[in-house]
Amino acid sequence: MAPVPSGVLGAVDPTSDRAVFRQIADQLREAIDRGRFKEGSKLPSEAELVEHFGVSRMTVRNSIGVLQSEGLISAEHGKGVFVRPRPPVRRLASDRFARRHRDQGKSAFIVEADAAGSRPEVDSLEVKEEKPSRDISARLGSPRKVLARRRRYLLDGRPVEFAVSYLPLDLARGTRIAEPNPGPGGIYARLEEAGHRLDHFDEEVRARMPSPGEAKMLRLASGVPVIHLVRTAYDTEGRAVEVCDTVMAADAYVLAYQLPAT
Amino acid sequence: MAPVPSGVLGAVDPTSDRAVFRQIADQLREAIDRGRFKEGSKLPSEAELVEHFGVSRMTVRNSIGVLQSEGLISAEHGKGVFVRPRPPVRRLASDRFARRHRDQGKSAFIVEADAAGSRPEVDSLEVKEEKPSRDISARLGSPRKVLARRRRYLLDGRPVEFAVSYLPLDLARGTRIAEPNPGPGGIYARLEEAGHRLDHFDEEVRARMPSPGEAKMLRLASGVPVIHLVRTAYDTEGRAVEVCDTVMAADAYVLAYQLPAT
DNA sequence: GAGGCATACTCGTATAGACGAGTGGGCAAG
DNA sequence: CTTGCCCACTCGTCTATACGAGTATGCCTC
Repeated sequence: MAPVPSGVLGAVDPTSDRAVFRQIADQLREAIDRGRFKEGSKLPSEAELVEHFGVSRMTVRNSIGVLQSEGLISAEHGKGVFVRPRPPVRRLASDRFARRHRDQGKSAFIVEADAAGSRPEVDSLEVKEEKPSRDISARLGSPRKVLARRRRYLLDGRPVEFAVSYLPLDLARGTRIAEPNPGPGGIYARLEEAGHRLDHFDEEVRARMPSPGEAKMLRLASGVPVIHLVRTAYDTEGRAVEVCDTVMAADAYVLAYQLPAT
Repeated sequence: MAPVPSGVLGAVDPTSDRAVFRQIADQLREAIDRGRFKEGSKLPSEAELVEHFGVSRMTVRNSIGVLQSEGLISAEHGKGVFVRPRPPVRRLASDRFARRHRDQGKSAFIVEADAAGSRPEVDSLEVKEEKPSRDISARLGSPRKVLARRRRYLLDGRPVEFAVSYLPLDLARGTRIAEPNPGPGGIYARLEEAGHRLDHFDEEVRARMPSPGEAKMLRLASGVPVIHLVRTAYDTEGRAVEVCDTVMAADAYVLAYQLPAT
């Protein structure tokens, strides 16, 4: 068994006020912050840490759990514990739905990812009519049924976002919006073609820990929150024509907005 | 020892593929979701769950740890484990910095909280000159020194937000901006009085788990992420006149933005 | 050389036991 | 009645042990 690299980790004080597993977590955290353990590199194994600190394995695992829930490290069964690499971040600009970006043949996600040098994918495509939840219904002006478009976005094979668009059925039925591929410019282009000129979008941003289902769908390591974004699109007559409910891996995104000072 | 309320929790299958502690976590999660355990109410104690499921205490604690890191429950030493109440949420509208909101004598935070029926407080006031970090420096156009204004916001005694404003020293020195209380309308009003008419703000929004320091400062339960918001204020000449770096308890906020469709 | 297997190392799950420390209620002494 | 103590109950920390399961490596066989 390889020893812990000397000088990187010190000793613990069992008589200290601070719990031993917290002291170990502190030392590992500091070593990571200082770059003693680099991004993506392997930490000493549990057995090595047990040896080094002279504590039981559960104590070591406890300290590892602390850092996992902080999102600093992630354990991989059979391989080891690694410093979590910071994934490339996708920046969402506040003008991303501007009309001038809708001319292209490809969706905004694809265009943007290509430009950033990432390999984009979209899967889990499902388009179906359903009864809206109370919340969605209220946002859309209480339609009896809605068209729901579900899809998952991936970058370089990693799922980063899961989104569901809801549209009142009378706007969507019989148009390309009700088909898996809505065509160039996406559903917003189709809505405008149908005479629903878009006026503005309202976005609500929340952050929270993922449900187990969300964690699975986005393959999230523990300690990674999600950004929950609900966007409502309004046409020039003030009618809500679409609600998009999106859950994003928080470590893959930064949202950018511009606010007026007037 | 009180038994677990009958019918709420079933049994576990030790031969199942799914780990026992996950099965227990699943059952507790479902019971909470279904409202069998209400917000703020006490879950069965560890000892009771040990008895009910016929497993060891560490297994029960493990399952409790799962739900804690999901933000669903929080344990209180000596009292029990409780369903985490969802605190009242503060909504930040995208027009919150509009000029018309700066007429009042009180700060936006105070006015808003009063209107919502909460008791607002501001503490940790610190105003001092310092050398900017590389990031802040870049955003402000590389000033040698900046004025930093630190403060923490509380609602009904609960800390919800910690913010630091940075301003180039030449804009702030010798004005009320350099004093703890910048006067009615806040520092933006003072900047405009000094001839720096504000044009717009850029906001960057991220979500992540808190550092230990942040968790302490905001008294965050485990499983509560933070929203990290960096706002840059620009005057009509395009100069960055302030950067505000804010860390918010994610369970206390929802951010609202309006995006143009043009 | 290629394939497959054994093995060592990794983390995951679970048990049993012990003591510490925070909380709150009840009881006894004043 | 009030005060203060004790105790029961709660979660927190830690040890020691065992076995399971995923991964990688190297050797052995073909």
